[in-house]
Amino acid sequence: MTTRARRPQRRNQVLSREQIIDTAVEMLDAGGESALTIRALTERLSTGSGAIYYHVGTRDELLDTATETVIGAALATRPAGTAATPGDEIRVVALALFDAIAAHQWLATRLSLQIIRNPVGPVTVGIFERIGGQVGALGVPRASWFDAASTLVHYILGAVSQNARIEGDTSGIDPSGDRDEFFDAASTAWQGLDPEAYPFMHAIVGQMREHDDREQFLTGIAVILDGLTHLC
Amino acid sequence: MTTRARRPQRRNQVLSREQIIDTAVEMLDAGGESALTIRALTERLSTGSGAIYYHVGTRDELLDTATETVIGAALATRPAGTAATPGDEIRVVALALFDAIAAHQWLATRLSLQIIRNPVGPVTVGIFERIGGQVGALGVPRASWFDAASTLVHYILGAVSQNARIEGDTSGIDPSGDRDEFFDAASTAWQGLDPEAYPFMHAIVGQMREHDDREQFLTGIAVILDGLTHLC
DNA sequence: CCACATTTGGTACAGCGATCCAAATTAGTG
DNA sequence: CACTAATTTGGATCGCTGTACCAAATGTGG
Repeated sequence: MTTRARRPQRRNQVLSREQIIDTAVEMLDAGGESALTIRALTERLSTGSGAIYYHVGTRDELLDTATETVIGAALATRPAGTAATPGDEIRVVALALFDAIAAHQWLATRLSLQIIRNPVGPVTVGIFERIGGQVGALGVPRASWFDAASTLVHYILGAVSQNARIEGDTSGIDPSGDRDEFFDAASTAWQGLDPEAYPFMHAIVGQMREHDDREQFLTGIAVILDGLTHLC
Repeated sequence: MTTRARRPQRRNQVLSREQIIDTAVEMLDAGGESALTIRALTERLSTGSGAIYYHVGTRDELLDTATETVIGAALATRPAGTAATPGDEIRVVALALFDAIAAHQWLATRLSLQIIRNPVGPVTVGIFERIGGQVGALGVPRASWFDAASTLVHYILGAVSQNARIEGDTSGIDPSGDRDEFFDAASTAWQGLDPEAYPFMHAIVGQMREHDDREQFLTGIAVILDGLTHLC
């Protein structure tokens, strides 16, 4: 119907899959999952949607690929120095995952999706292999390897996801504030709760204000590693 | 412009907030998060979008409300019998959450979102209060209450989210199959992995096939409860 | 130079959440 | 009972989305 005006010249440098993924990650980091639209992506890359779909498929596949890229990089982290205990290995990977989600908050929900939907994908398998590979050296008997690995993975991914912060507006609480302000606001709000109905929250509101996320995360890992040594 | 033909008579039974939420939960259970569209909801309730927005606000708020409803019900679960140890209390709530997510898989991602975005909401606070309220009776010293509660909550929510199954198509693996088929397919796929690169996955593929989700979940809780007793 | 496969930019379409508003209903007041 | 104000409803509309599709532009091998 419409007379196609065939004007625009091609880009001189061909579009690559990596380039698209990197740009997608940047946009996700900057504005959360809702900021990654195909249209915004095509505009940013000065191309059309056809090229995107040709290289990376649908938006959902692009999100999966972005997740794989970031998680894969985190999983490649190794302890510095020469002699690392299995505990060291686990702590290093766990912290790498922690930092990855801190840097890319959109991972919190995407990671769950990926693990639920694709237990054979590189993300699920990679995490499991990397963490589980240490439990033998920890002294866990072979029959309990799967249980031990599951416990660690569940805790690590749970903690890491729940520590992601502020995608969107945190409904009511100070929006774009940074980490300390966030915890201040949260603990203040906790203090406002009915002490009769929420005695525990009142008991810990002070610790909430002073605590350090990473230290608390490592404490949890220490608790589990300790508990694992008693696995029959 | 268009001459508004004002024909249709009113519904005899007024629309209620609960009715909308219940219907929303049904639709979410049946088809996952993507199945809950405002349009489908209005059609199912034979109403218009105005009524929905009047009663429950935006789609996002409706999802939050649905989450609160389901989680709130799960948190109300109490141990049967008279004398329950703190360990019993924790196991009962944990299993209630486990079953809630098994029955409503869409919760897996929604729960993360809610905890991240709204640390003052009834979901976050409710879970924390319910679980944390037990750690004192467990013998954990007061100074470690927050750490202990965090560890438990992180593990429980992590495990529970990662055990949700099959929203959508599980990419490649048998789609609408039930639980056993799912694990069979997954473990078979794991077996196909390169044994050099994934020695751990090969070592546990047998346990994977035979394991029981709920038992494994409880094993993890036992490990943590054990570890918590050694918290300084 | 040509034929063919690859890669691109852009259009079109169906569907979405949300806003808005006039009409329909109910509740309140005298 | 009548009349008004507040509540509640259904639907039209808007701007935006993902993506299927296509013709043109580019690269490639003979």
